[in-house]
Parts: sequence; structure tokens; C-alpha cells
Amino acid sequence: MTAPTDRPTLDQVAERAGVGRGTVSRVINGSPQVSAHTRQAVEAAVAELGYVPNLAARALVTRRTDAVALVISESEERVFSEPFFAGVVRGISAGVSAAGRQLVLALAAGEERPLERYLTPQHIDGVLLVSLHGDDPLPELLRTRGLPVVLGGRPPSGYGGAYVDVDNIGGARAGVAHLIDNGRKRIATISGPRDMGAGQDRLAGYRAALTAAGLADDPALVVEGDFSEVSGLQAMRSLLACHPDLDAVFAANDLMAIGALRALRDAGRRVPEDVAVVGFDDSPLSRVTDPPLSTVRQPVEEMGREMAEMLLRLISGVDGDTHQSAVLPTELVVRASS
Amino acid sequence: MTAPTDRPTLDQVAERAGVGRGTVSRVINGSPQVSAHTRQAVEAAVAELGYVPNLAARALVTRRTDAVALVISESEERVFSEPFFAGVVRGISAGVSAAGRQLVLALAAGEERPLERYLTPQHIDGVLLVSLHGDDPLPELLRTRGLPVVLGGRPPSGYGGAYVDVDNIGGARAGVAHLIDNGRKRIATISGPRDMGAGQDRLAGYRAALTAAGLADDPALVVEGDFSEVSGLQAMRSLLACHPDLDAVFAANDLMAIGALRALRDAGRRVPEDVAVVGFDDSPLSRVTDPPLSTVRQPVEEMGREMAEMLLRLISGVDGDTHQSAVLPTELVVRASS
DNA sequence: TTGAAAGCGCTAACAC
DNA sequence: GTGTTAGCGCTTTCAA
Repeated sequence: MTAPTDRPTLDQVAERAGVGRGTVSRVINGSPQVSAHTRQAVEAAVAELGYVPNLAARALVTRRTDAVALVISESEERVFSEPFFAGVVRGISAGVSAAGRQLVLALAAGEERPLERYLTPQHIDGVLLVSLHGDDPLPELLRTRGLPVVLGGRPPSGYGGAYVDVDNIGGARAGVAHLIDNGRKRIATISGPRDMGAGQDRLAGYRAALTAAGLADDPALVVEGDFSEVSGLQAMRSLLACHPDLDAVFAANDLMAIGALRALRDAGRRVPEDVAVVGFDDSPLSRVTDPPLSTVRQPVEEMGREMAEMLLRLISGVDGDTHQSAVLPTELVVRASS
Repeated sequence: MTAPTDRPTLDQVAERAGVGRGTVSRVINGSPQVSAHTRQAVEAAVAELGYVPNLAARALVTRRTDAVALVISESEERVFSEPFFAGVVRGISAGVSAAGRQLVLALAAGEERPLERYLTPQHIDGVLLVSLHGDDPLPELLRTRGLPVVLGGRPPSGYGGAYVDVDNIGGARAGVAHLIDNGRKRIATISGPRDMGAGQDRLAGYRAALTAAGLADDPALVVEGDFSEVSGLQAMRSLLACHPDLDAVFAANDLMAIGALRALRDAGRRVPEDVAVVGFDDSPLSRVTDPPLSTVRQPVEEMGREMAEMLLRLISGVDGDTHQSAVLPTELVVRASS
């Protein structure tokens, strides 16, 4: 048990190794400009003393902190009620720590002011932003500060920065196509918020599938939800009221699909005999519903990892392209509900 | 759009305000040793220049970083499959940022070595540890380094540090008592891992309720699971095989309760007519099962918040008591399954 | 009450 | 190749 406070410094290592401070610094930072012999002496001293570099001192002079921030700008409830975030965070965490950097977590529920003060190049090397709504000015603000930024999810058109997304369009198309293949003709959708890329794209995929199959794209069969379970329940109710003849519904996420399931049960409709249901997200919830929910799986963890890696690339500047993007594939999971 | 890199420094503020550097520092740090007049001048200059203190420089001299680490030492899968963590993280995040500090997130899946290098007083002011298993030496190690530590969940006996827990014993007791009140006589339990406080305590609560009601505490009715759904399924199967006469089961968490529900359905047992089920956690999953799961709600978010506040108290040293603890109440939620 | 000065531990530019 | 030096931006004595 060493004394808590007095950890060895660079000069102590230097003295011990019988070299100058600069040389130790070179060894620590892996500079090739050091003879093998000296390097060994230094490494020995480092090991003996249990030396660990003081990050604050290093950050002060290099103006880099080796820390990246993850900003989740989402309402309190949704951040964790949707397993989506959990997976993304896990992937990001893995990617960031694999690069030997630290992840600073910022849940920005509304009041972003204190946060903005912190999101500057002197505190952080880059920012990961997840679940952006509408035309949030934050990413652009950060970019004008010279901070590398990577978004999770497709940003509103017009944004010129980097992002990683999953194939929402393709996933939705596959889900609806599956319904069509099973002979469904009147397929409604409970869409996501129009101010989010995921909402827009899943709706687009729904339309694309209908069009591809030569089915009419009836606007009356589209009801907008907000990704919450109650919104799904209400949407399904109104759908059932106006269009009792529908035989399938594609919900833009699992939570809303579950709400729809409830509404269908309340209305005495059988699933999938009367009405087939497909959701989106492949959340754990989808396995425990009755019947289990068919849904579209998105590789959330990979998404997080890719975000981290893209950001680190931007930070190290290995490729100057600050508006690169990646879209990860999604996959339909068929269960008893469709 | 200011130039990205050259943010104002303390001296620039000092010059602008026509005072010395030290004075600006005092104002920034809220020292009372400054005349109202000077303070105003400085504050004006700060506002005009948009000055933000350089944390690295400050940390270098104060030897504090204003950052606390959250270490979740849990297997990849569980961290986020259980909503428990989500809630705790949210509470912690709120508590930490309310104090103007940053939260550094570290998911320690097994390989803790790189992490340990980082968890030192020169990088972090304190550590929050969640989901400790067995007798992990990490908390003691950190404490010998002089780092304030707060644990989430009761530590193994013998640990002398601070922690926050929920009333697992009371919650389990209430769940089982409810079963007894409804006339159940042969109540089995699927317990959690024996190497975790939560597992031990929920089992203790189960036993306490039986004893209090004068029922026999039959060891054969206790099967250990690992908090996963499949373990619950298997446990229920073996329970059913050996004790077909059981009329209720208390599962130490919702995931295992869901597994049990499945096994019961597979075995043709009706819930709750034949066998009543109670879980623990009040996860969102518990609402969508068929039938909806009765379960014990734990205030996870409050737990996180309390952890953060306790740690900040330890850091600021307002009370020297480093082995304080808090236990938050739990609450039974009765649904159709019991 | 306030200014000046001395570092905190490190990197990088510059000599040798 | 390696030692020396000059700061990075800040807090904190120490005088005044």
C-alpha cells in the first residue's frame, strides 16, 4: 500500500534511469528516436517506480485530452426504456476503450447549457451524438468549434458531418414485404416521429415495399406515433376504428407494436390470424409478448463500435473526409405474430 | 464562429478587467476575498470573452479532476439486458452532473487491467462501482489508493466501505408474503447467484417470509439461477419435475420469472390458477408478459442518485465517515400472475 | 484586497 | 540519440 498521493513523476523516472526527462518522455510516447539500450533502462525504471503519466499535465501541453464525450440528447424516459441506447452505449464503450481513451457520458435531458460549456476542444477530443431530434443545432455548433463529431442515426438532410446509421429503409421494406408475401393486402403502419431520421426512413421503407408490390399506398393507413407504447395503442385504435378491414400493421418500433398488440387484443382481433404485426428494434420485449413479435433487428452494438471508430479516425485525422458515413444492415426476425 | 483553438486564458481576462491573474482566479472560484467592484469587472470580462477555465491546467495544480468514474463490472450481456443498470446510470448521471462534475463511464467486462491504471487519484476524484461479484478486490484496491469509493449493492460482509443498496430482503419478503396471503402453501424460489448480495438477500427475504408464516423452509424448493431467462426456465423445469405439487414460485428477478412463466406454460400449468409467480425488478418486461408479472419494484434511479451524492460527500470530506450506507425501500407491484 | 511569482508534470523545440 | 529549456493555464502562497 503506497502512500496515496505522491506518485512518481517523470523526473524521478529520469533520475532513476540516469537519463534526461525528455528521453523518458520519448520512451513513454513510443518515439523511435531512442536507442534500444536507453529504452530498456527507462522501461525498467518505469516498472520499478510504477510510474503512470499524469494526464492533466499531458493534456495541458498537447491540448488533447484523450477523452471523447457521448451525448444522448433524449428525454429522460426514452433513453433507457429503449434497449437501443443500451446496445449503442456498449458498442461505443468497447470502441473507445479499445483505443485507450476514456468515455465521458452526458445525458442531456433538455437543459444543454452546462453541457455546452464543457464540449470544447480543451476538454474533449471529439463528440458522439445519439438520438438527435429535428434540427438540433448542437452538432453544427460543435463542428464550428473545431470538434470532430459523429452522429448516431441519419441526420436531417443538409447536415454535412459524419454519421453512422442502420438500414432503416431496408429493414422496414423487408418487414412489410414479408407481410405481403404472406398474402396481406391492407397493411397499415404506425410510423415514428417525423422529426427523426429513423421515423422518416422506416416510413419510406414501408412505402417502398407497397409500391414494389404494386399495392396502393393509402395515406389513411399511416398514423404517426412517438415510439412510445401508448402512442402505439392509440394509433392502433384509431386505425381499427377507421379501417376495420386492415389485415396487417407495421409498427416503426417494438414498443408501439406492443401497444398495437394490446389494442388488437382489446378489440378482439386475433394475431396473426386476423391481423399480422411486425415491429422494429428486436428489443427483448419482442420475445415475451403474446404472441412473440416479428421484428427487424438492427445491429446496435456494431453501430456504437463503428461510431467510436469513425470518431477516432476523424480525431487522428487519418482521413480528412469529415462527412463520411456508414449504414449497417438490418435483418427481419420472423416470429409468431406475422 | 470563433477560431476553434485559441480560447481566452486567465491572463487575457485579467488584462481585460484590468486586474491581476490571481484576482481573476479568485473570482472564478468564488473566493469571498474579493471586493464587489472588482468582482463585477472580472465577471464582465469573463462574459465578454466567453472565458471557460481550462480543466487540465486546473487539475494539474489542484490535483483534483472534478471527474468521477462509474465502473460496471458485469458481463457484456447483462449490463444492458437488465434495465436495472439503465436506471442506475441515469440516476448517477443526474447526481453527478448536478454537482457540475463529469462522469467517466467504464464498462469493465472482465479485463480490468487497463482500467486499473486509470483509476488513480490523479485521474479521478472518486469511483462508483456497480454490480460487484463475489469478493472482487477492486474496491479495496481503490481505497488503499486513497480514492473515495461507493458501491451499488450490498458488498460481501467484511468490506468496510460505503455503499447504497435497495431493500432486497424486505422486497422479497413482501413478495412471498403476498403469495402466502393468497393461500399458497408450497412456494418455491429461483434464487439469484450466491456470490452477489442481491442474490443472497432476496433468498433471505424468501426464507424470512416463510418462517414468519410458520411454513417450512424446504431446501429442495430452492434452485439457484444466474439472473438470466434461460436459467429461470431450467430452474422451473427441474422444480416442476421434482415438486409437481408446488403452487407458487418467487423468482429473484424478472428475467428468471419470465423463464419460469415459459416453463410453466410448456408444462401446461396455468398462471396464476395452478401456480402463482412473483418476480423482482419491475422491469418493463414484466408488463408485457402473459399474464403480466407481479414483481417487486426497486427505486433504481434513486439508488444511482444516492450513490452519486454519497460519493460527492466523501470527496468533499464533509463527513469523515467512509463506511456509511443507505438502503432504499422496495415495493410490491401486484399484477395478474399472483 | 490585490499583484507578483512560483511551480503543478509534462511535451516539444532546440542544441549538442 | 540525448539533455536542456521554455512554456501549456492555472492556483496559491507571499508580500504589499
